[in-house]
Amino acid sequence: MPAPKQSKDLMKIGDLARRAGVSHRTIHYYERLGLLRPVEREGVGYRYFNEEAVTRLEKIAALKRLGLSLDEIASVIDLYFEDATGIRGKRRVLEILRGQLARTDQQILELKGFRAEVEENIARVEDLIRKARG
Amino acid sequence: MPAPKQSKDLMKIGDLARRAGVSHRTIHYYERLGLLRPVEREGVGYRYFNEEAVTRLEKIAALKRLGLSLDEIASVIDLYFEDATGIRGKRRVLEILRGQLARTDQQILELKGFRAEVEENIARVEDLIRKARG
DNA sequence: ATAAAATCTACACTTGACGTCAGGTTTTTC
DNA sequence: GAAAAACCTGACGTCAAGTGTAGATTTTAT
Repeated sequence: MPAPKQSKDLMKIGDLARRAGVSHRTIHYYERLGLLRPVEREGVGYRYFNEEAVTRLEKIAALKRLGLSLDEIASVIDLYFEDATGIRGKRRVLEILRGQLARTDQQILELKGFRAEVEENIARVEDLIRKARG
Repeated sequence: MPAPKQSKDLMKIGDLARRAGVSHRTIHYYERLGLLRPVEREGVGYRYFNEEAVTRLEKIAALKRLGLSLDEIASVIDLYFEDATGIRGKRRVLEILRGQLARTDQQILELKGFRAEVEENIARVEDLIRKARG
């Protein structure tokens, strides 16, 4: 009788799904895309995840809200969890991060422009209402 | 011999597509979703558009970049081109615009948070490189 | 020890936002 | 007036990001 596997703080897919607020099917899907992998799979069996998987899924959700595709996320997600080893890897990481920074700044700019437009429209409609009423 | 129809500054779908930088199929699709309609269709025939269609398509593209779905766009696009008539319509318009404003502010906030994180990561990696080199 | 719950793989289906293709009509150009 | 170009509709294809379902196995609870 070999010792049971989920030694310390490992959880199965159902718990991870609940904690991260996604379906277990989504987790399977993300695994296939290389976004996430179980810390181990005993035999031909169940996936076991650690705490990192939860924050990883949260990070994925955050990046999605910023408009990155799952493929793009796959290409950067490890930066948040692995220290790049080797100077070459680090330079590559830096490149990617700088690209992300530039895109983010661009997005912020666009949003600010849009915000101004929306405010203008609000003012215009408020004015119309005031005139119709007064 | 009835007078030809495209009297003044009307254009056909091909010209509109070129000017707005989308395909004609996209225009058909948008029409089906109620995002856009030709100013007229003579007989069983061609669609004719006016200048407004160009700016309308540009506005649609801008809203898409902000992450709105075509359905959501359909529900607000008219605000940019029709002056709401009747106080009830205007109040509704105001509601929608205020919702958009709030969402935009939220997005800007998130982006700023994200930006800060990216900068931290850049600093971290730069530090690693410096240490590895020095 | 057995039933219920959780998980596994694999394949099919869905939705949004188009693109492609086929077959037919209309306009434009030579 | 005939060929070429533009346009029409409708059906099907595609890609991303999942969701659903079936049938089998494993784990957990009683």
